[in-house]
Amino acid sequence: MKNVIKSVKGTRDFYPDEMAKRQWLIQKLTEASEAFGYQMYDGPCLETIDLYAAKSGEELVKEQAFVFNDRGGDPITLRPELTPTLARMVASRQNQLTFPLRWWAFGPFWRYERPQKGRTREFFQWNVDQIGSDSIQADAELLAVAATFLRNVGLTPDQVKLYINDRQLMDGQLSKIGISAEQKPVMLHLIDRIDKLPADIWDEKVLAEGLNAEQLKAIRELLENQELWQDSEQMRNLFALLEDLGVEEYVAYDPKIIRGLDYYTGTVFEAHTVNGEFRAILGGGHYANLVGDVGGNPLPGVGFAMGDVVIMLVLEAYGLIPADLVDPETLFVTVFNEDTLTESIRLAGQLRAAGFKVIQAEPEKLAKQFKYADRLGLSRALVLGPEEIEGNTVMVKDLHNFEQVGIDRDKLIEYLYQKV
RNA sequence: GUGCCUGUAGCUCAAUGGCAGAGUACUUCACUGUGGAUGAAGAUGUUGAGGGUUCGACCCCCUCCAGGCACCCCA
Repeated sequence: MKNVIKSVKGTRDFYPDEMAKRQWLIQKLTEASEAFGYQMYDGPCLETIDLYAAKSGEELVKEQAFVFNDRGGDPITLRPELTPTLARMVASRQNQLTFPLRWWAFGPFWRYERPQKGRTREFFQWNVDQIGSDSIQADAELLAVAATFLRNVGLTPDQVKLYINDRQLMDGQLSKIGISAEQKPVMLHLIDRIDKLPADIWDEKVLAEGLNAEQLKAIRELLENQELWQDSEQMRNLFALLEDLGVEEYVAYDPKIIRGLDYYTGTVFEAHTVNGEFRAILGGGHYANLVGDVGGNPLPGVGFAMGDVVIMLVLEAYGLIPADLVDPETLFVTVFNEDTLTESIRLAGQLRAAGFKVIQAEPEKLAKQFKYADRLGLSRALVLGPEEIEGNTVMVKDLHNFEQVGIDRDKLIEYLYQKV
């Protein structure tokens, strides 16, 4: 590969086959969103840095956002996440909107990170939020949207699950163990990372925070307790609702789920493969105050985000992405030779007028034309040679079983409709 | 941003410091009215880029670029 200009690090080209996969993904998440009455929205990809500056101290913005000066010298940010944009949009029409809002979005985001598997610098993200309701029912509904999506793409409950926890529950449990308010943020962060660190290292870090051996033991027991949710009325209600919603197979309690983002205040959840092979597929939770930072009145909500990269890796691994490059129902009209080209082009036109998708071949060896159609994954090819023209018929060939039949020209469209 | 690993034909990978190869895919033909097989022939590379050491570098050294693993962070 000589002197081909390179693409930007961490970006991806979407050739037609990848683009078809992206379109398929969009279709699936659109269906899941709309099944619960969520409305699509979007904001700009460019934002002022001020929008994110409100959330000061967050690495996501300070370290990982693309920031540049526009030609007027003003700092511009390529959005690294949608939540601040959503907050601004809600705040600026807070008195006109009908709450609770059920909104969803899909679009590109950028983060200046070290690319690796499942993580790129430019990615697409599905965002779903319900804003203005503080009930546990809203949390359950968001989980059901996510579960519905997982089910619709063909992932089974033994392949992926939504792992759920409650920050308030954990907060109370940490208090019981005697962990101070000052120690809690660090401890929550450590709990979030427990599966990433070797056991002895993790213990060291916990003790370094001033906890004694007894407290360490208590925390480890806490994190092994899969029934901890029974201690929380909220969690009990949530799991009951999830059962009512018919998604109980896709959810599980996990006391180790914390989430990195500080603004989550209640339910938090992440989707993972059950075998733990990939990064988190999606993540979200309940927040108490979405719009306060951008000048609105406090509004609670619950939402989640799913990146396109990991979910596609997972779907690829489980063989769930349809492979068709071109709609297999697209018809392929061959050309016998230069003399019959006109007839073929006219036939193709008539078929398009009747609502079919039609690819028109060029005059070359029929073998090459069939090979081309086969490689595009098409189902049917039409042959219009001298014999067919003479007899006013068209040969319809099934590209999967190699069978072909001659059909009268005036019955052709009806025949093709029946076969679809 | 930190540490480590990798980079050879479209793809998967070979090649003790000594003429860059195989499989597969591709093109053409056997098959001038038919694509999944078979056989024959053909084409394909600045060995990621640039520098250095050497008589000689895919191989050793340096820098950069890209990808991957772990951290950080997170979708």
